[in-house]
Amino acid sequence: MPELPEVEVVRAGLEPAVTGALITSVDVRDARALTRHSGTPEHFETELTGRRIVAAVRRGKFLWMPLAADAADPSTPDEAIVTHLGMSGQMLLRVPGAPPERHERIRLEVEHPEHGPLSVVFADQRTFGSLAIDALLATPDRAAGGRGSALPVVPTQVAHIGRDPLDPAFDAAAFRRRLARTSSGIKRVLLDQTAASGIGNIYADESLWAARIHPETAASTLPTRAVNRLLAEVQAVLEKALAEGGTSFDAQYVNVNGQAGYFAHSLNAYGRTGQPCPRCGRPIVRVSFMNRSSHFCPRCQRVR
DNA sequence: GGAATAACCTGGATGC
DNA sequence: TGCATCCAGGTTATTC
Repeated sequence: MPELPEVEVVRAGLEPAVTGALITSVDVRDARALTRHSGTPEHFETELTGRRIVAAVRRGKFLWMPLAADAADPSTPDEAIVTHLGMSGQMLLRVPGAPPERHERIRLEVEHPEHGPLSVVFADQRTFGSLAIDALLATPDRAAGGRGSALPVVPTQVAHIGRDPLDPAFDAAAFRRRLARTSSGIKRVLLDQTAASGIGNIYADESLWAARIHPETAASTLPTRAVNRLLAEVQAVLEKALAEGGTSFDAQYVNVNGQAGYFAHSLNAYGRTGQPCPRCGRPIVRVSFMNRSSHFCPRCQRVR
């Protein structure tokens, strides 16, 4: 499932292909891919045609492509195409005229000043992902909105999302304060994108395993040392997954060229129910949690 | 206002 | 072989 590393791989793949590109046409093939867009599919198509993309930016699991207010001046974006991949969304780069992808929802035809014409395809099996045109707002801390652009702006739909742990402007002290005042289990807080973004079920399980913390430990009971260890493990897990191209279990996550990542081979807890813990040998257990699953080692990760 | 839960959705896996 | 059911999970609206 696309979490921070997977979305970052997609962003990095899109960046050289779309930065500076002019959108020449838009084809919305399935309106369900516009659930975050306030207008009609026709509005989406006509509003984007003729606009110039100035960057590919990411915060957490959100990806956006800022659009120049004036096609001749890329320094002043006022809106962006906001993308969330949901559970199965893909952003693919194809040559113009390429046959439709399975589950293709939206196709943008762009003209890049150096690379020429290109198709940017949004495909999504489970239709939890979506695209939208959204206004850009100034960031409250005046830091860059996300990775991929130095501009201190963020789409309105992303403004409520906290910075991710790999963001240079991530406020670790604020994250510690957030944990200190909530009685919820630590995994629930990790999945709350307003506390810290980019962490989903896979990397929450992996980070908690690495930090030896039980997922249901009340966040407020964690000592500062444990929170610092957890943050360090979150960052390490995300960095390692990013270096390995993300986690792919099936065809649900691929990069812009349709290739899978390798981090699934490095998982220690997630999806390893019944297999020995790599640290102590005790079988990894799976429990139901928030309509999904938690995987942990009952010996290494004990409830405090 | 904080916390917990349900709903949305599709296709592969599993069981009968 | 075919059908029914379960399961995966990110976000958000709703409920408590």
